[in-house]
Amino acid sequence: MPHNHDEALKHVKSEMPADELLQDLGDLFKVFGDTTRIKIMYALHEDELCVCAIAELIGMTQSAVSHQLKALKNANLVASRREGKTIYYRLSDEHVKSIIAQGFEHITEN
Amino acid sequence: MPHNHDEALKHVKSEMPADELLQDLGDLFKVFGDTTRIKIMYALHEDELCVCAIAELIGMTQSAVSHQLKALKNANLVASRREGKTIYYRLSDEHVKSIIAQGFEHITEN
DNA sequence: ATTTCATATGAATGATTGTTCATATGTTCA
DNA sequence: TGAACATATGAACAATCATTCATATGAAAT
Repeated sequence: MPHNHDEALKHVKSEMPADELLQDLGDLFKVFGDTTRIKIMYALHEDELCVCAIAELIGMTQSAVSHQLKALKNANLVASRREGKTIYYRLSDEHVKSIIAQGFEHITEN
Repeated sequence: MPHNHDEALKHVKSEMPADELLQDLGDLFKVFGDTTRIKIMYALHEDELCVCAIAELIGMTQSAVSHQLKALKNANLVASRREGKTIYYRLSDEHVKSIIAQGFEHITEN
């Protein structure tokens, strides 16, 4: 007969967050899981930039950048403000920076 | 004529990490960007567990869990040790916990 | 040795996703 | 009002990826 893990799981089970929350967490990290979006976030690390500046910096089309900015905005990772024809994007909070910083540490330490 | 962002980009450009590093960073977060793997990491948050215990806990097949554990191991997010037939997995370092914690904060604060 | 249990792995499939292209929206200026 | 610029968006296509199924490896026990 297969072995039993009721004991081992009893505690862990009670500490598991709700499925919906774990799903949201996965969805959040999915947004970080793309080089283009990482580049965009890095570009906004110090200061806001307009869409076409971002596009020029990372060497992608305006359309591609715009699509990705939308994904970042949906995840509340960037915010924007309009100034005439131009729209400036910035990081929306400090979590972005600390998540990236932790990831950076991880890959540079191994 | 389109507007110019040489000034705005001059500083940012010099601060951008190498492309390869940004790629690695995206690849790392890609591993976090899946509910099954998030569940696995959460399950290992406090203590090591064997593969079949994880499978039972999160309600997935042994095969699926094994595949995902491999992805986690490739990214150095989990480590394993063998004890007879059983293989126990654990989180490999503190970055895992802090990255998840930061993500958690982000989604619960908005 | 062979059976049983624990885990790993390869191939296949269905679903998700990033980019491109064409075009739409919104703003300014003449 | 119309032209030019900045950005957004929808559809389509290619590529990536998670799960399943079947099977392989590895270890213990009888």
